[in-house]
Amino acid sequence: MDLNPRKLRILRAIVDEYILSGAPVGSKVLSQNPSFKLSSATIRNEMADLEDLGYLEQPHTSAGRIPSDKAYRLYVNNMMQRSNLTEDEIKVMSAYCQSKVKGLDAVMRETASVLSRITHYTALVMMPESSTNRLRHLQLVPLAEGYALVVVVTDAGVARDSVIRVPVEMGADELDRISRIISQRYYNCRMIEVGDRMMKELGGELQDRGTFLTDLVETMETAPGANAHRIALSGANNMLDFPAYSDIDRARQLLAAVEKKDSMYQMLKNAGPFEISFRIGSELGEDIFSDCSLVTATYRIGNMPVGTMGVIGPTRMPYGKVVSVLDYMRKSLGSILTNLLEED
Amino acid sequence: MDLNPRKLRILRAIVDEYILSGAPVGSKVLSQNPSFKLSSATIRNEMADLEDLGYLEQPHTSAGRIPSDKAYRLYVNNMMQRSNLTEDEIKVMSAYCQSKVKGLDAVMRETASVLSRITHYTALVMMPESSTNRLRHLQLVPLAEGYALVVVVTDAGVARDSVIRVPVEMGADELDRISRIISQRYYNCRMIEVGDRMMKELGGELQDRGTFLTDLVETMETAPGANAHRIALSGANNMLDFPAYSDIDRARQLLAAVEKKDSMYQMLKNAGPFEISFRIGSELGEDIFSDCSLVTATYRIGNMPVGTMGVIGPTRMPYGKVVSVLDYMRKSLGSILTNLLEED
DNA sequence: TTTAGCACTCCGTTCGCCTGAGTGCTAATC
DNA sequence: GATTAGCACTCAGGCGAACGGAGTGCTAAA
Repeated sequence: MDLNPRKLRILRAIVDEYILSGAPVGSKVLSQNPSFKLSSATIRNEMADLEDLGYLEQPHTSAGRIPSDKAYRLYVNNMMQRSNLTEDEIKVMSAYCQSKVKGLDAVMRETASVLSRITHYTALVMMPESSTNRLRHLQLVPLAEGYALVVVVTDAGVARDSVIRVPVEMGADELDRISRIISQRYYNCRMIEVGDRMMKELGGELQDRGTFLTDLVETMETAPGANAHRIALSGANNMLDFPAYSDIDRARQLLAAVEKKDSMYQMLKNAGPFEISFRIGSELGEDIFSDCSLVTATYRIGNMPVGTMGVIGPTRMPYGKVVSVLDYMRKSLGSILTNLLEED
Repeated sequence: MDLNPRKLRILRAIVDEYILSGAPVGSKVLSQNPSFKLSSATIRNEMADLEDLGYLEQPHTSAGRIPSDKAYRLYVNNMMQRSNLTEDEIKVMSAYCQSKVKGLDAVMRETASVLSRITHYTALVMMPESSTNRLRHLQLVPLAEGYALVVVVTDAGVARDSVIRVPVEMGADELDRISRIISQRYYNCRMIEVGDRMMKELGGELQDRGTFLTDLVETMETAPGANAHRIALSGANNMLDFPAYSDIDRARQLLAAVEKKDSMYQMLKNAGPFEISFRIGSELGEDIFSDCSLVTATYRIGNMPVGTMGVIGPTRMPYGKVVSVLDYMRKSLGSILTNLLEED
């Protein structure tokens, strides 16, 4: 980068100030900051340079400057420092950690809720999923004639159910027998392998059962992590707080986008396996989110990254604080899950 | 009621017109309607009367009239007629009916989604729950040492899971054994009775297991219908479409209210067991919904009402159409569930 | 290289004006 | 007695002019 230290300092001050105030930053306020011993005119010159270099933008001629996505990128990479959490925040988060364990679903929802309450943004938490998920139990429960409920339990600690057709002549006893066989034979096998093995090893025995085996395997595989593609979402309404979406029309589009959990899932997924990662404005690749940033954190069970949580807010969010919160939460969630689910 | 037939006709015309246009209705447009052979002056007099009686309101002196909640109530009780569904709507809804069966969760989500897409309002669908739900299967799956996942399957066709502590010395075998005993002994028992019976009948056998039995029973009971208090929600962003919420601040409050699924659940629940029921504006008892109406429909499994679905929109929604859609959907959902889950 | 000074730009707000829709009332008509 | 035509009055919403303020770029001096 061709930014001299003074330019860097000024850019950083602008980003900090803009995040704080939300209003375009003028040369005057910066020159009043005692840490700069420069006149506003000098700063104006530097700001003009920074604009030429693509770090700043001007909403209109007689306004101050606002940081560009490029500036935010530089900021989060090199300049940002984590901010300390307030006592209140820590209180909320540690209360959450100690709350009594209820099923995984509830933990995820609660995590999202805490995240959105503390940051005042929209929080997303992906269900844990991992290609190393292992089968704990499979149960086929007969429903109406010709139908059965498939319940799959993995070591990620949650049951996932769906309905499949079964041959009419298969009674409760046989379904139960099959359940027991599969549960025992494939206990602790990785989910990604179970399907293949079942096709090979049980194909003969069940060959006169029509598509039953195929259907069953497909059902099990479409839920590879037993939780595929499921996310908890909280605080969508916080989106309306920030002025970029005071335009009702945009607000609608945004909410509609957020409601599509599939695409939200993809956004989380795209963040990759980094502990903390940022996607800023245009980097998100969705027009409607061009004024938003997504900060994500990966949580682990034991040492294995199994899921991602994230916060979507305006590009001008206080990254330092958001990072601190996410880091705290990803560790908390990790240890909750690890204690609960680790291989025993 | 002290409304003569002419007043009724006028009131009805006003409601119809206002629902259609969204703008306060003046005497002139009504007098132009050829079905009234009255001058605008006459109609004005009648409108003044209707206002005195509380059926109409005037946003300001020189505006037309809009219907009050009282008028809408009269309208839905006595005047409204169901409107026919368009071909497109029927196409969407019947496609939904024939879609391949996936777990109950998916069916509920899809129902809500179809409802909100067709009505362009916010749709709520309560999971089926019934005090007559019967146990199909119980499975305790060991997790980390001292923890187990409780999976309960009822005839409502869905598994519900949560985690409980178990005595450390109970191994996988014993958990499995207990699962089998409970599943067999209480197969097809009503969920509301299972807890009591377990306490009585298994108390002795498990008395040296600490709070295990109590915990287990509690877990099973907090999910009486296996789906207690769960709802699917779709189209919340549609709320932003109507002008009453073009004020961003109100929009936020509204969305926050909608996000609280508990209170949404209560609103559905409060609707009672009627096939179709209306709650208009102030009748909803929540300030933030004072410009909204909730139309609900109860769906059945077999002959038993097990859940409610509803649509929230502005008080000036086209009730006739919404009712037709809800009626269609409640029957569709009912038959989907009945086919799938009926006692065999 | 930095700074002071100045003319200029442009946004957002405020204010007054005007228009159009709709009313209530009165007096005439059926 | 019910209905209607006519008229004066009211008020919300839209439009444009005027204005103040914040901030800039440029020039010339330090």
